[in-house]
Amino acid sequence: MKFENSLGLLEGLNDVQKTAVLHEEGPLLIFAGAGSGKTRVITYRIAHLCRHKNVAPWQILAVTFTNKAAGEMRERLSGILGKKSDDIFVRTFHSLGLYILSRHCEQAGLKSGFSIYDDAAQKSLVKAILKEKKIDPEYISHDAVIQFANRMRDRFDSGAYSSSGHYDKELLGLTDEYFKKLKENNAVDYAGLLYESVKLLNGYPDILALYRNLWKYFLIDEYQDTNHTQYVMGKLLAGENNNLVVVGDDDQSIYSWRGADISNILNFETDYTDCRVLRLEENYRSTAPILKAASSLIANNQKRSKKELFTSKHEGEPVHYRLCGGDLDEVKTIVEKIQSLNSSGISSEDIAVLYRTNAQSRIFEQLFQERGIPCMIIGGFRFYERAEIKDLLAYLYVTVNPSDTVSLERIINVPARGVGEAAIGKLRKLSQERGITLFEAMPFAPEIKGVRSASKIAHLYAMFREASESVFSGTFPSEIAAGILKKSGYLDSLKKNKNPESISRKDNLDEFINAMKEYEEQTLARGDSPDLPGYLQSISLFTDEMKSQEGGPAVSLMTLHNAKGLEYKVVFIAGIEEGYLPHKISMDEGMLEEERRLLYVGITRAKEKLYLSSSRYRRIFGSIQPRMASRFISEIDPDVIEKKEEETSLPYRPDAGRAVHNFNESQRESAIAYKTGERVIHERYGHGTVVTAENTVSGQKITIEFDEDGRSRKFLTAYTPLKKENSA
DNA sequence: CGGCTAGTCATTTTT
DNA sequence: TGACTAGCCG
Repeated sequence: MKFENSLGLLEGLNDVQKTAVLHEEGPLLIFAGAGSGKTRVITYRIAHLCRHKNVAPWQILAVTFTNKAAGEMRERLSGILGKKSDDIFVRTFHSLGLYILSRHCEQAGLKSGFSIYDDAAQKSLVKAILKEKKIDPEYISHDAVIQFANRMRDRFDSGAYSSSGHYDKELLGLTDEYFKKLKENNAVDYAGLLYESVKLLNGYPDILALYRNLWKYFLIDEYQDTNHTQYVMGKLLAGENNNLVVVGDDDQSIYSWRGADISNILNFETDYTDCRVLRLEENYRSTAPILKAASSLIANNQKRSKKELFTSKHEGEPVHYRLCGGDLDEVKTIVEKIQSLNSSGISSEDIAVLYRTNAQSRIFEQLFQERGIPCMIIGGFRFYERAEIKDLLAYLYVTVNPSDTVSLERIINVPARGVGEAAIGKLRKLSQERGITLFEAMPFAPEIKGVRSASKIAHLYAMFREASESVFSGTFPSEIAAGILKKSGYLDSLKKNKNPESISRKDNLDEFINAMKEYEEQTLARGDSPDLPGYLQSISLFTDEMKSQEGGPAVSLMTLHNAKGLEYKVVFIAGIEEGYLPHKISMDEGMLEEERRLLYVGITRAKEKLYLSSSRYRRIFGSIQPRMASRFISEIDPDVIEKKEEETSLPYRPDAGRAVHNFNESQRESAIAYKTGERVIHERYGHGTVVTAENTVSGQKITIEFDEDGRSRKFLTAYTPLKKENSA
């Protein structure tokens, strides 16, 4: 990367790319097909502005959709510009919203240190409202309220709703209540980050002017996935000088369910009148067969601006398609293929497995683990979604934002301190009577009759008071967190339970505290002093994926949505069946095209080898169901695809329950088998006797009755520190 | 109030 | 299949 410094920026670019890089003033729309060197063009253009046009880095604002994309762009920029690139403002839309909101929070009706509610917090607040209002969840579900509240703000037109019917009226009332409660809690949810910040820019010309003067050059990536609120944000910030560059590809629009409006990109030309339009149509990523497969598939979409990607690469093996017997066969085939690719010299980090739904990742994870192939699940179960991390975060949120009742209610009885639903109810009632927050009501708990845990509540209150004072006195966030874990009794309660889960929870908390220390060091290195509110904001939108355990090269597993913007030498797409792709809820005319685009996105991630597959039978909700290959498979040009069909493997008779004999047979050989009646030693529980033993998909599952306490516990032998008594 | 059990219900996709 | 919940009992 270093030599990019000495090379001219235009070297090796095609004519369209050059034009895009050299574009200086005015609106520009770049239709950037998959693999057309989009990131390169974007970063080079920014570099060109900085180097040759005397634009200061801090005058440039670049907005992306995911943290990952933002991180990648920063990295590329620093590869070209070096340290200078640090000042370029590269953010996701949501973090841009947060940045603006936190700087003018009073005008937005928020106090500093406001909380950010993720989906789970949003859900629990809505649920609480429904319960309080005694709404039958059968009549109005919390999902309906959430959907409504989000859609409303995605469109930036809360006033435009006619509440004609009963249902709509009630829905509207509930969303209003939800917004009110958010304010009371001094909190913003994800949709609110966008909506409130745009409302702010819209309503305060002086604030808007501030940012217009700051950011003279504005770039939005993945423009096809912007919703209306984001569109308005772009329009406002671009201002009169209109130095707005948007990049996107209507064929890769896959977020309409989140309010994305494809017409933002399709109407850009008419919307920004003196706009220039460029089309990047040469693909540098994929081999010809892969590209042909992709274009033949997407050609079936009606609603799209016609374009055809081309490549100068002509060689390349065909796209492989395999119709497998059952889902386990499919996974096995893929894993074995990966092993053979590995031994032919292709590193795991160049390989990705893609699927439609998160739930599909599990069987892959299992088999990868069994075979000892390192893998990482991108976007699936995130570190910050773990219960213990969320608990600690809730403690920290209450510390800086005592109005945050959602967080307070989350941890008021975690660890268990005898504060049940009844006690909380009484406390809540008192807070309502006196017009104070739940937090402020805590010290009055001893005055309420029948609250036995009053002293504990008062004690917790004192702990929070002490913690918030230490925030002011400049105590480091990591110290505050460590103090809370200790004084709240959280650590003690984990230590009491010696099960493996508690140990891993403790480890996660340690890791979290370490990350805080890292943040503190970095902040200090920049010459700032770290504080808790700042820390919470910096991580609130950051969702780290689980790290590969070994740290070495690992196969990436992710949903098709998560794969956008990435590329791999080898790509597997699994479960291409009716019901998944298209997904069963997206079968109707309107949504079918988006499903097709989703597969298109997946296919175009592949550089050299592409393996598609589906299964004849699949276990869904525990029962085995027959499946059909996706219609999309037959839409791919037969000239570039090589199809193989497997026999239905016998174990998968429809409705045959759990008859997976041959699989278990192969397992039995690999694992150390324990027999019923056998004496064993467990690392933690000591001596015991095996009372049951059965073979499952994830290995041998045994029940041991322990001498020490006479209790029986169940284990998977593969994950248990266990040995036979006589082998010791 | 808290821990356990049995029964229910679920899976799009993400910031 | 397995995660979550309501409801029961200690």
